[in-house]
Amino acid sequence: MIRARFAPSPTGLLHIGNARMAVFNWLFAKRYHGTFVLRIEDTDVTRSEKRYTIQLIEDLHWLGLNWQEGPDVDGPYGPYQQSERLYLYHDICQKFLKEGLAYRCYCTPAELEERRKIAKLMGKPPRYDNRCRRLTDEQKKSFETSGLKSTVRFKVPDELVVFDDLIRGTCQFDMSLMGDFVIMRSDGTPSFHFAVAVDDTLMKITHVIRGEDHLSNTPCHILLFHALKHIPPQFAHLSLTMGTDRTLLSKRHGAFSISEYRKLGYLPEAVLNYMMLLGWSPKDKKEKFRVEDIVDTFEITSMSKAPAVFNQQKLDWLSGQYVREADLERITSLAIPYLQETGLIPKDENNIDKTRLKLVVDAARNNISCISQITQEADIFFKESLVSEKHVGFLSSGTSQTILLSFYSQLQKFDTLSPEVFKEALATVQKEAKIKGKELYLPIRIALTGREHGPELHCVVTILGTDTCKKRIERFLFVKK
RNA sequence: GCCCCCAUCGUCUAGUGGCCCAGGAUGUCAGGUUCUCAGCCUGAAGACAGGGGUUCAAAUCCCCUUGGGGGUACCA
Repeated sequence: MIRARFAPSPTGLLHIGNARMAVFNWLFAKRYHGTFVLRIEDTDVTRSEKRYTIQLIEDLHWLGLNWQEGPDVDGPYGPYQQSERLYLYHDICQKFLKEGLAYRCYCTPAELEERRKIAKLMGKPPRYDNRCRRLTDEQKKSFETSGLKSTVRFKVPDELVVFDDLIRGTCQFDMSLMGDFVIMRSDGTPSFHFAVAVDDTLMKITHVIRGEDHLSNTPCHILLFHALKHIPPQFAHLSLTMGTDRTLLSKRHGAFSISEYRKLGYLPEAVLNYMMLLGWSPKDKKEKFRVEDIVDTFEITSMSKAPAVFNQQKLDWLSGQYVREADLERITSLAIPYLQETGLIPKDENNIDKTRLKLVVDAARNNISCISQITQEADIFFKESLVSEKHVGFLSSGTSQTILLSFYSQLQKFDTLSPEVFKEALATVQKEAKIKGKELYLPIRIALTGREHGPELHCVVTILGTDTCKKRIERFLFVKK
């Protein structure tokens, strides 16, 4: 039985990079009908915040991920929050100490920092020199009585650690190059390495899928697994996601948090789809796909080893595809809050003309990539359009006036408009004015919407209706410069 | 500095020794859609980082160089 996990630390908002790790763990578990575990790594007390945990769970759910074990659903190997597992780490640490696998280190952070600096200056590796390994009983006693707090360090053996990575193949590290690392901080909380190894052991994790940034940590974890007398899980280190400047994706690259995308009205399935496209591609080369379409063929071993640059344009394209294909009812109800917020439609849902709204949304969705953009696209249907001075000038020209007049007189003939009626009317205008193409459409578009771009004119006209069209055209009849 | 990982169009990628003077997607550009468009259709330009090997044959295997990323913490 396969058990994968996503183990974020709640020190900030979940962004595309981390979320992608969650997605592939989830996908992998799903693929093999295994268990997906969510574990919150909140041992860094100063940086971890409860609200981030709450947000994280919400964001993951929004994306459509679900887990069988986690802090919110519990499970047989809980608790699933490291801050609640402190006693476990403590017990195991004591065991390590007793077995001589670890030892107390009394060096202060300041001392360590100083030594690192000096080592660096001398061109030597800035690693810990293991000095507290060889403390005499006397020295230990004197440190203890002086009240100096200690950390616990793991004795790193001088050996070659070799392991097979599902993505990168055989990897090996010479541990003689590494200093003894801290497993327990002086405040009694476990270090990341220790907590990870303990939890993955206790939670019976079979596959650790995580970022490449953990690749060089892996030998440390393997050593700990050995010390815990546990066979290490399989590892798969995914390449990282970067910004356009080829540095690790972070907040300063823009709105990359999942909740930000949700706020902007991206559809979760689009964001999910895009994340899966980073570092992986389906066999059939169809880039737009649902999870159900690809789970059965997903192979983690075929994932890209090279880091991928996050491309907002491609996300927007994909998202636009989803917006256009999605159920109109759904898109409409998603659009309502945005339209209300900008005051385009009433706050009271009962006062909204849903039938008309659906037409508006359907017309506007062609030109947007996320729902929040609907307000810029749809405002022409709800409020009197402002026409710029430049456009007024354009509308007052001879040809514009001819068209507007002709179109206006056509409007008099119809009580209700439809795309067909509009096309017919326009054909007449064209014949009368002997003008076609851009010169024909643009004056009408600008007079009606105040813009050069927008949804198809026949949609605009049909939705606005005869009266509104007439009123809006009237504003520009007989306008002189 | 030391250690590790990586390297195909601007970007995401296909490619696992001959189907490749490299395929798709996005983006860009051009044309079409009796208007516009971030929509739809058609088309164009656009890449195997460089140098050595191995082989009848290399984007694909090996080595070096270069470039990028990560690690080297009482962060995760």
